[in-house]
Amino acid sequence: MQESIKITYYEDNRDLREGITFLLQATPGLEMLGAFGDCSRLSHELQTHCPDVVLMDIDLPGLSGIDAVPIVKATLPGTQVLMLTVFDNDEKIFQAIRNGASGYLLKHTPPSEIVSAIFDIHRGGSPMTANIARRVLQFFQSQQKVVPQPEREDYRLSARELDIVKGLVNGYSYKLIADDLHISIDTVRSHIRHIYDKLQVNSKTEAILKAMREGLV
Amino acid sequence: MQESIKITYYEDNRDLREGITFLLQATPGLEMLGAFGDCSRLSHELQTHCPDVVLMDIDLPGLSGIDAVPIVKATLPGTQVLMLTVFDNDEKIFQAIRNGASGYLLKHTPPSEIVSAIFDIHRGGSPMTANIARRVLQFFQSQQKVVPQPEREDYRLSARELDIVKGLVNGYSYKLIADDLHISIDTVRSHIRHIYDKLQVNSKTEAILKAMREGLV
DNA sequence: GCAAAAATAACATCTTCATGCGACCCTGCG
DNA sequence: CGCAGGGTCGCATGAAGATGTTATTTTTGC
Repeated sequence: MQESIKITYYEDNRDLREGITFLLQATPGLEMLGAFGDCSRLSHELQTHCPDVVLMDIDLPGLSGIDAVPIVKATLPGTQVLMLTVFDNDEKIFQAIRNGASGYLLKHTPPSEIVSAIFDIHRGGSPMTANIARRVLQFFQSQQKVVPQPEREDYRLSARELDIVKGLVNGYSYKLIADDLHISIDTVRSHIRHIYDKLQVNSKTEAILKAMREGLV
Repeated sequence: MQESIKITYYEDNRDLREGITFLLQATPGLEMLGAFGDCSRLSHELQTHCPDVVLMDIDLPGLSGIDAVPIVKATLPGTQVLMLTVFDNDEKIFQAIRNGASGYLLKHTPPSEIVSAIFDIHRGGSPMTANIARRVLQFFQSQQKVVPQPEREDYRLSARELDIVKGLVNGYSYKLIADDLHISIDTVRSHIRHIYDKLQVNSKTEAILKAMREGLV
């Protein structure tokens, strides 16, 4: 059989802390190594206990739970952090995730689900309250939409013209582009004309901006 | 009491389709409106049935389930799409989510969980297989890291200099910037000099590229 | 294989940009 | 008060870019 999942827990509310601790201690397969009211000795506790999973509240005195996450991940990269908090605003959620949390539960989650979430996170899952999961996906969607949205046209630039555009976007002068591609500066000029025609612009700057915005490079 | 959740289902494997259909039909609170082997009549079926939840396989003949998602969301924006598929590669997952799917289950998910996922997604949750959830979060983390990473320096550009930079990034010529800001072209030149000094560049192009990359605008 | 498109190149001319130098006004600060 | 820094402006010169015209050689599509 496999070892118990080792857990430490950070929560400033004493009643809640003791309640959850009691619950987890009573659960086979879980091993509660310590529960603390703040993160003042976080590093030390991490090194002493080497927990598999850290339960983390957000609103802690001193170092907040969100700021504690990167410390956990830096000290013990394999340790999973499960946020357990009352905050369900986007900012807190996303910041915790950015910082490396692998799960996010609200405190009203029933005890049985907290227990299964710990097993889940240890198995490689990412337990989240229903609402949280939805908001993460929505953020995901909104992030991604901006990129493929501008139905980018096909300006039918030739391969060589694209080389030139790349040079422009690198900030090169005509001379540098010419040297780079081993062609004469007049050839560069010639390509540039065609590019301007195709992109419907009439200056280097506009061409660069358009190329960048349309993702031609 | 509230109404049953109306469901349509797209899955090309007949046995699986009929199995799931049977399961869902037998579940109180769920109402199976139709199960189809492909999306050839998707729009019509959406308008006819107005489902609350659409279960969608990915590997369908003709239109793929991933491409079907945006159609569902465009036709019935309030309808939730739950992917139910064997594919667990990042590309497919992220594309489905980008397209608007609100949940993603692998086919090996036990039937009871599929049922609870449907209730979950209808309540505003986002049911995901453990692994999928983790990968979404990881993608989230990796995405976010790139943005605040380039510790952008403070180039101490004055307000006026920033106006000029904005003009440059808009693709304006000196003359246009001058007109825009109601100053002389020589003043623009003068500002440009200072900007070049501060940004450590020596051409319009470099200044624009640097300003864009460093997020000065 | 021929016509169209792409790639190469030259030369001229005008515009825009880069840069050096100097100047004046105003505001905040020691 | 005087001085630094920001904002304004002018002039001059050389470099870089934009544009018109023309032309040769390859590549490519039908």
